[in-house]
Amino acid sequence: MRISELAATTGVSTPTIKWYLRIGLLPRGEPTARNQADYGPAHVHRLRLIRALLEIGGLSVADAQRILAVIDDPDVDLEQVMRVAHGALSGTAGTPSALGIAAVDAILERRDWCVAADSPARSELAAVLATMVALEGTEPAAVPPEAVPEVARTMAEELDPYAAAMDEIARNEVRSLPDDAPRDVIVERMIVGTVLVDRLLGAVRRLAQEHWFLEDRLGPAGDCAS
Amino acid sequence: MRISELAATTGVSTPTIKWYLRIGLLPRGEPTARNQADYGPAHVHRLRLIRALLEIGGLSVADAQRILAVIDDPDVDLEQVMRVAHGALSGTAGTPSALGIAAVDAILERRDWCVAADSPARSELAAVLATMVALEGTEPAAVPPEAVPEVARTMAEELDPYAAAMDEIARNEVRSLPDDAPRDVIVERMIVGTVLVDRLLGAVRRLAQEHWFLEDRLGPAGDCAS
DNA sequence: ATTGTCGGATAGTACCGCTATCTACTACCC
DNA sequence: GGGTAGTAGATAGCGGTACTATCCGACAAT
Repeated sequence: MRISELAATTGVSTPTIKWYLRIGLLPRGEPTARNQADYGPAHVHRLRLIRALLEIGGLSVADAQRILAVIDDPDVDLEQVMRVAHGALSGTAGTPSALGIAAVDAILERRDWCVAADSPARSELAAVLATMVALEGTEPAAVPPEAVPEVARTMAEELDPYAAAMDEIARNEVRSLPDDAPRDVIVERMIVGTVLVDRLLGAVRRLAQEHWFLEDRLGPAGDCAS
Repeated sequence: MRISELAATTGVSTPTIKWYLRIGLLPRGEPTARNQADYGPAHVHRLRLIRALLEIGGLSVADAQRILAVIDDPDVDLEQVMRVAHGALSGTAGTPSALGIAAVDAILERRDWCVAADSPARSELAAVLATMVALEGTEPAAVPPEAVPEVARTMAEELDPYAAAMDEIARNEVRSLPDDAPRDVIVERMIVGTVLVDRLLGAVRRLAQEHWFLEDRLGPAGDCAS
């Protein structure tokens, strides 16, 4: 398969593919002549994965590079794979407030979750919570230090429905990871199950929001009969 | 309050605030002289909301503008508010495949959800599902048309845990919307509850993933005692 | 009166994700 | 074997986005 065929099957333009080759996102094809190379099904699949991460997952090219690098390196263990995937999804949080951090700790404690201290998700959640508190009116920094644990515990209680739902989902996801499959398969399922399912869940939640919102406002009049 | 004070309180640089003023993201202050204007708590709050949408929510400035426009316009009803918020979160999907669309329909039918045909979340979910199918190996376009309903129903079954979890969450969110509060309050809660909670859920899910993954691999050895 | 800050505006910057174009070469069809 | 179309590889450029730097003519504080 030559480059134009690769472009036609995947819907990615030839110059873009060349660019991906140049920056190392896509491995080079097997050269058959000085100006010809052969691409196989693996290239098609890789290209689809790249586009999925960029278009659906909304990742930057740099994040995609990091992810593909750990996919390709057989020495990277699965924990590291998850860490890189999580890092790509968690925005670069700045300086999370003490209240945000305490709230995250309270959630973890309540749920009995064990999570590394420097997990990307931790600081992201702390930042999100601090922002939400700030938008409610109270500056997170203005909460007196002795009141922080109590406030954090209250927040953790309020957020417990979310945590419980994600607990259930994540447990199933981890359980359904194949154990005996080759590394490539497992790693790719982890990436897809992290990055794409993130978008999937968001979209499903918005669908549910729309349904319940309409039902709440229009009454449960016959389903979908507007 | 003058502009530099506003900058100091919110942590946003003065030139950036000026830029937000110019593009209409932030309303202008009350002019007290030809070269002086007065900003109040409302400006601080608005600026915090802007930064939350951009930094935490990851929205573009254009999306933030659209959202703030519907916040400010009292003639826009709440359904429209939700639609704009959902539109900002749903990436610009291209041409969703028939299989993706059918799978979304199957999920909606299974859950008895009623959702507008042109909802942003619909096409996004269709695109996500089609991409996931493609990454599994089968081209969505290659599924024979007569097999589409069956495959879609199977997918809907597999995704039902996700849908059930989001059903529960979204119902609680809609129920907990204050009914008697002034429009501004309700609208802002809807925006925050859509955009920021999206990130919150993602972060919480990643925390849960990390916990269960570690427990799965290291065994349920004493909590957090590594 | 001097110094510093302000509002307002214009122009410029840094980065990101491609895209256009060039050259040297080769496969393929008549 | 001649003509055309396509290919690898590389460099430079483009269009969009989110700011940032700088300037100017007020004004306010001291």
